[in-house]
This record gives sequence, C-alpha cells and structure tokens, in this order.
Amino acid sequence: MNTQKRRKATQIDIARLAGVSQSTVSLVLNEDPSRSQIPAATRERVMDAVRELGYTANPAARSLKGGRNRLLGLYTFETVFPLDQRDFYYPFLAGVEEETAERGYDLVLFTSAGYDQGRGVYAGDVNRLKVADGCVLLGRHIRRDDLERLVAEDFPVVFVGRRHVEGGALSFVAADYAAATRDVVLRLAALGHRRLLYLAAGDQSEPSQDRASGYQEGLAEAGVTSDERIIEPDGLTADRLVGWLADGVTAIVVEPTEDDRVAVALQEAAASARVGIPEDVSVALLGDPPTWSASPRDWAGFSIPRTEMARAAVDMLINLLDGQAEQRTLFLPCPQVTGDSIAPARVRP
Amino acid sequence: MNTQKRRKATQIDIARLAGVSQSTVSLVLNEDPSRSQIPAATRERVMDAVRELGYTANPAARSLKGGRNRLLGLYTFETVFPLDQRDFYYPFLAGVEEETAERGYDLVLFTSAGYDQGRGVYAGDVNRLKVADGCVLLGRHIRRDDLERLVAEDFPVVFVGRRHVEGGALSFVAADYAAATRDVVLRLAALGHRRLLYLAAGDQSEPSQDRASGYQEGLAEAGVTSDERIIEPDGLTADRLVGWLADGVTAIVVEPTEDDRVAVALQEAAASARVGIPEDVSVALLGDPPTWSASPRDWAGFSIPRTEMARAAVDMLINLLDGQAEQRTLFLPCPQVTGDSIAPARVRP
DNA sequence: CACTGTTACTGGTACGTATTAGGAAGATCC
DNA sequence: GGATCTTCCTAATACGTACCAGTAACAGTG
Repeated sequence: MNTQKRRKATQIDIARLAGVSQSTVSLVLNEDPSRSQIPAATRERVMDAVRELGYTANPAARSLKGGRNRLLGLYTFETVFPLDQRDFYYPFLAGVEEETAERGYDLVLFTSAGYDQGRGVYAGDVNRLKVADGCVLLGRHIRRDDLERLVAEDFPVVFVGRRHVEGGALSFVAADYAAATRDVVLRLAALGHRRLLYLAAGDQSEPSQDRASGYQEGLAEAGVTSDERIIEPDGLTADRLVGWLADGVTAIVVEPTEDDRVAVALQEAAASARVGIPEDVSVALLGDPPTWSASPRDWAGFSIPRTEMARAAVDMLINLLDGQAEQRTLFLPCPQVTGDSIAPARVRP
Repeated sequence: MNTQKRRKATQIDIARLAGVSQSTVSLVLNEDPSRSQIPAATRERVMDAVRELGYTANPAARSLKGGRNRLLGLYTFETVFPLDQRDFYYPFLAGVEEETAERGYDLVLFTSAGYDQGRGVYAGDVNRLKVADGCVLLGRHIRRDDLERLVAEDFPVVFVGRRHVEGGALSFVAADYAAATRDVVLRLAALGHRRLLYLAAGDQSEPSQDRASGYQEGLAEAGVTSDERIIEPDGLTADRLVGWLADGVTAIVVEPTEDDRVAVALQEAAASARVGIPEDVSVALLGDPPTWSASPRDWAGFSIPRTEMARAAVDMLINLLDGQAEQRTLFLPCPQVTGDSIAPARVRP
C-alpha cells in the first residue's frame, strides 16, 4: 500500500506522477480555477495524483515563502489557566481565541510561568514572542521592563487593558473605567446621595487611576462635595462600617480587587452589623461582581466588556500587522448594571 | 534608534553585523556551548549582534528544515473555551499548559472553530498542525477522517482519551474507564445489590464502549446475573423510575453525558417521585458529577484524572519527538469516589 | 511566409535555517 | 621543512513552496 519510508508527499512527487513540473502543480493548486491558464485535462491529471498520494501542503514552507506565520501570540503575565481566577480570565481568553480563529490565525500561548527560571518574555535575551507575527498581552502583574523592551524593539503588540510605557507607544484596548465610574457617581447623586465613600484597592495601576479620575470627575459634575476616600487593605470591620454611616455616608463605591476581598468583606461586615444593602447604605461595584461569593447578589455598578476587549485587541493587532495603522489606543464603554444594591438616599433624621 | 524597515532580522543580518558567515551564526546558536568548536570571542560577537538586532529564529524555516520549534500543538475538536463546558475542559487545558511550560515548550492552540468554513485539521489541503513539532489532540466530537489522515501522515500526535483509528497506530493517554466501572459494579454488589440498571448515553464512542465492557466484566465477576441495560435519551420520567424499582432494580449506574442531562433528569425524576437516593435506590456515576447542577450532591462513582491525563499526554508526545518510543497507549486509573448516593440494598419484602 | 498572439507549460530563484564537507591558517612533531 | 593535526571558520546544499520570467509550440493574420 504505502511506501516504507513514510516521507510526506511533496509537490515534486505529484509532479513526477502526473508527468508535469513542480511549478505546474503549484499553479494547479493555487490558481483560481475559473480563469486559469491550466487546461482541464492537466488539472485533472494533477488532482488525481494529489489524491492518490494524499498530498497536503507543508505550511512551514508556505509561510516561509510568505514571510508570515499566521500565528498570533498570547502572552499572559500570569498563568493562563489559574484555577482560582478562571472567571476573571475566561472571557478574555474566549475573545482572543474566537477572533483569532475567525481571522484564520492560530494562537501561540506564552506564559511567564517560571519567570525565575528565565521564562519571561525574554529567555536569555531572546524574545520568545517573535515566533508569532504579533502578540496580545494580558495580565494584572505586568513587568514594566519587559513591556518597555518590547515596545522599544517595536514588535507588534497590543495590550488588553490600558498600560502606560515610558516610550509611550504601546497600543492597547481598554475598558473606559473613567467614564463608567463617573456615570456610577452620577447615578448615586441622582438618587440623592451627597456623601460617598470610595473603597479603593490601593495600587497605582492604570485601571485604578482611571477609576479614581472618573470618580473625581463624577463628584465635580454632580456637585457632590463631601467625599471620603479610603484605602482599605483588610480591616474592613462591622464597627468601621457603622462609624462611616454615623458620619453621614449613604453610599459606598467599591473598586474590585483581584480576589474581590473588599467587596466580600464589606458584605460580611454589613451582615454582621445588620446594616441593610441597599436599605441602610447603597453599594456600587466598579466592575463585575465576584462569582464565587458564598452569598452572591446582584450588585449595581458596571460590567467590563472582556470578550469584546479581547476581540478588539486581536483585530487591532492584525491591523497593525497589515500596516493599516501605526499605534492605536481604544476605549470600550462599560455597560452600567442596574442591580439591586443601590436605592434612594434616606433622608437623614 | 530602529530601522525604518520592519523586516525581521535573520541570521544573515547577524552574520553581516558580526562579520562572520551565516553558518557560523547558526552554529553559535545551536551548538552545545560546552564542547563547541566556536571560540568564546566569536561567540560573544555573534551573541552581541543577536541581542542588538533582537533576533529570533523563524519557526517556519526551522521546521521546514526538519529542526525543532519547541512548539507543541493543542488541537481541540471543539472550541477550546466554550463557556458552557468550561468545567469539563479546564483541567485538560491546565494540565497541558503546565506540563508544556515545565518542559520548556510553548503551546500553539488550534481550534476547529468554523469547521464549516474549512478550518479543520486540513484547511484547504494544508495540515495546519505542522507548524508545531507535535500535537496533543482533545475533544469529544472527533472527525475520524481527520484523525485517520493525521495518523497516515504520521505526524507525531497523542490523543487525550482512547480513540481507535483504522490504521491502528494512534497514541493516546486514556482513563481506565473499564476498570473503574468494574469496580463500581463490584462495590454495588458488595452492598448486596443484585439487580442493576445501566443508563448509557447511547453513542458508540470509545469511552462508552470501555465503560460498557467494564460493566459486563463487573457483572460477571460479581455473579450479578440480573441486569437491565437501557438507552435513555430523554424520556426519563418519574413513572419509569418507579416502574424500574417495582421491577426489583435497587441500584442505577449512570454514564455521564456531555451535558449531564441523564444524571440531572434522574435526580429530578427521583425528586418528583419521592424516591430517595440512596434510601430507595443507589445511584453511581461513571465519571465526575455535573458541577453546574441546581442541586449539587456528592455522587458516588469515580473521578476522571483529567489534569494527569493531559500532563501524561504531553510527556508522551515529547518522548515520541525525542524518538524514545514509537507508539504508545497509556491507561490511568480513575480514583473511586465514595460519595453518599449509594447504600446497602434494601431487603425486599 | 514572416508576424504577432496565445496557450501551456517549465526553469530558476527566493524564503531562513541546519548541516555537512571541507579549506585556510597556524601549531606540533620528527 | 615537510607531514600531520587542530582550530576556526565558510561554501554549498537541502528543506517545500510560490511565483516571475521565459520558451516552445501552435494558431491566426496579412
């Protein structure tokens, strides 16, 4: 049946069998059949040979010729499949995968797993990502130096999320946290809240900055003058919650953290202090709610269009590759979520 | 700073910059540094040039030449990130990713997304997988023809799960469903059950076959002669359940399906018929329980070592690549799960 | 019959890498 | 001072494909 040597059939084998040249085989296989220069008879002969030998083109050779791989990279600064954070990453991954597939590319997964063993972006001064035509970047705990170096090398790269780099030329697709946060503040103001509390994560990442500036913007716009801004790492106790309410706070705006511990702690504090949400205090979440919470609820706030961000990033990357654009930044709107955790401010006695 | 022309640097560029030949560059990059023929001085010069130009090997050229990419493929016959099945696939993906990363490979994700648009393994006669050194395969709804073609081409491939192919030479890492199912039957027999009901999915996939044969084996070994084997697509009603019990069935063995509808339907039927599990009937699940069930419970049965399977598959694939083995099949044991859904058979009145 | 045009192909080369065979220069030995 | 051996490097080639330039054969035209 088959030859002993299991070498793969090449166009040359086809050519020999069909009694034509390799060039002719290539033409038959690639030329548009409708307006071809190859007559039907020859075409048939070649295709018969193709079928007989079970020929399939070698993509390596093909892309070697074309200069492109049709491979897109996905580099994550954290492990791609962290079981405890799957809900956070899943939509991003799904979006990247879908868009990549639709565009006819394949995806190379890079992880910084084993960074200490030299498996970051640069493995021994060599940029691993370069096996791909370009790369989508993702992750909360980024390495600034890696990013800067990538940008300096100007390897085509798009970050999912706003990230700033000294050189200044990092393309990204981000969620418009500023606008969404401002809108949350306006919603609360419209409900009569005049004294807000902002529970921030306390880091200086770009997403935090964007939310903070949107918050300020909202305060100014709504004419809400009173404002407490508190960085709360852990000690979010029932006592403190009660204290804030006594101070006149009627609504709390919570920035989500990686493990959502602030939101969860707040919920627990409220429960143990018998403070009703939203009866006694309104709570808005600046992002998606924790899905793994023991007592899930329908938080008001906004949601992050993760899948769309990822798809847009892939789209942008491919445009970069095609030379359609130099460097771009794109902000996607975050839909407001109505939820049931905010209510009109109670008239103070 | 950077060249205007954004062509990727090649070994020839390095060679020119370092004042050596392309061959020398290749030697420096590939030769084992310890016992190399290239003196340290030259080596340094070349490496400096490599760093300066940010050179990375072109994987297409490399694999065209027959060399290695350090890229492993992961081909899934379904989309990799289907949100509704995430719990099924997640452990596999995690296992593949971990093992791949640990071995110093990167992962290329191939998806059949848009199979209808001609994006299977063979997109227009091109075996896309070939950009990788080898490939791990995964999925429930496989395409036999694609598999056969892959095996015929003898591209290095390992399936996660037992799959049979006409040619007969498909390597795989599978869960030992037969042994695990036999053990489940023996457990039930030890509890005094003499009349079992087997709810099978009704397809002829290899996993189904393995479970079925293990079931028969268990029956024979335990001397349980009475046995009902029923294919139940949908109409699993409370009435039928009651009927089975009236017939003397004391235990039900359920084969999991993709959407776990059989298990869920059984649970609902039992609830509405006020049949207690395990008081009135014991139920064992031949696989992991549905995680998204409305009323989750601790099913007895066995669990599928998904992550281990995936890791073992990657390991096997790398061994194949290194020429350590020709073709291998490996069965991993499935740990029995005690659960609370089985109990001693009630003595019949 | 010389001419132009068309049809149906083929030769040759480039893509970037790995590898083999071998060459030039110097060192070592007698 | 030749012979032999090392050391360090290069030329050449192969991998499989795509595509350009070209050619041989033949048909049509005047």
